[in-house]
Amino acid sequence: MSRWEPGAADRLHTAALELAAEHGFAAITVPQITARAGLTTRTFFRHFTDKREVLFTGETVLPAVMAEVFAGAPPELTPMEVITTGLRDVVAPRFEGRRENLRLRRGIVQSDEGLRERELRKRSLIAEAGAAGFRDRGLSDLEATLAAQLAATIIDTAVSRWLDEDTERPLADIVLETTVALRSVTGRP
Amino acid sequence: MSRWEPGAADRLHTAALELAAEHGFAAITVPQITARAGLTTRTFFRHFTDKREVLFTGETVLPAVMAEVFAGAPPELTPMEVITTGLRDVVAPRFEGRRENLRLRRGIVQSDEGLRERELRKRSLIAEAGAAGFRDRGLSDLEATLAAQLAATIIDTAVSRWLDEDTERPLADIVLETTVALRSVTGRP
DNA sequence: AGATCTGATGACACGTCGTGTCGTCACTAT
DNA sequence: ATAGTGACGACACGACGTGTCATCAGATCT
Repeated sequence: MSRWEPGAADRLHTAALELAAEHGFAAITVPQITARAGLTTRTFFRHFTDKREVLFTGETVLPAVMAEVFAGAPPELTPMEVITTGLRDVVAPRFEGRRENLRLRRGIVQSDEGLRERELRKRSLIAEAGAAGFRDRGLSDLEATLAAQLAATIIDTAVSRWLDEDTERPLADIVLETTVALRSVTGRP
Repeated sequence: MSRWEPGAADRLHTAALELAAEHGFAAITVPQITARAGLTTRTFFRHFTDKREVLFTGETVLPAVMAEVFAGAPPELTPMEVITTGLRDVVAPRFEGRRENLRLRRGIVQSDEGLRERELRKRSLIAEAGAAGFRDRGLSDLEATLAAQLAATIIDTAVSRWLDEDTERPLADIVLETTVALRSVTGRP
């Protein structure tokens, strides 16, 4: 038998989520989190560089998702087609069925300035990875940057509205609605 | 004569900029900054909520700039026209002549993770203010959000490229070039 | 002119964050 | 068996950020 219970990072993540939901992220301390997880403060900072980081563990799948988006996009697709099909076929399915969990997490993130900022960095990471993918498809630096920013804007906006709605409308529908609204803003094609 | 030298916030800003340029933002401490400015640590946190905030004092003009953009936009303009004319006539002129200062500041910001994150929040504030302006012009919530995100993307991208270039090309030119590239990504109008 | 108010600053204490360093001990490989 | 390896505990410590009270120049009031 092992000296310690396994899954230390997971336990810290769960403990932090529960405590933050109850008391607010700013009000809880790292020692509180580690106490609930049965660990010490020092161990927390071995798993996470930062108090906030414990709520952003899901980011590890980001590169894989991004790779899947570009792997599934035939070379003849336009950038906007890559975005729309990628969000519909690869990204949106990963959100389905997790609405309540995501809502809880969003509530915590939105209630804390530091966490909101960290969430913006996540958006930035997505855009950076997307820009790299578009450059690999032959787009210029400028176009790749803009395409990736568009994609980040669409998915962010769509997910936000999806979580706001009371209906069970699929995220893919809202993504489509968002791209339509975007076209009406940029001008008729 | 007064008990203290005036312009405490300005002195702190200057001191922080100089020290950060020389040693890196992470390596300097608040006591170091306040010592150079002839103040105490406690006073620093009376002027700035956060160590990083001392490098973001220029944000106070943001609401005024945003108001000017929308005040100068006739109601018949499309959202994209509001963005292009606003950036060209109101925003870009505010950057001209400050290239070297902005480059220095950008070097500091880009070299520190915390400052990069704070810079993302600035972008978010711009987008939020822009969305409010577009809503006031009668756009739907969704369209207003997307239009503002577009504007933030364009100005961010354009300024970044403007600072990268060796030529003295005016920012307004690069803004135009960016909007053209954006159209080539979204599809022909 | 003298008393009073105001507001920026100094001085001090303190809790939390995040890191450096070293020791401990189950597990693994040779 | 013996020697790693790697995750965790224990401890110290510097830096960040806040609460609280005292101080004192300048403005306001009487």
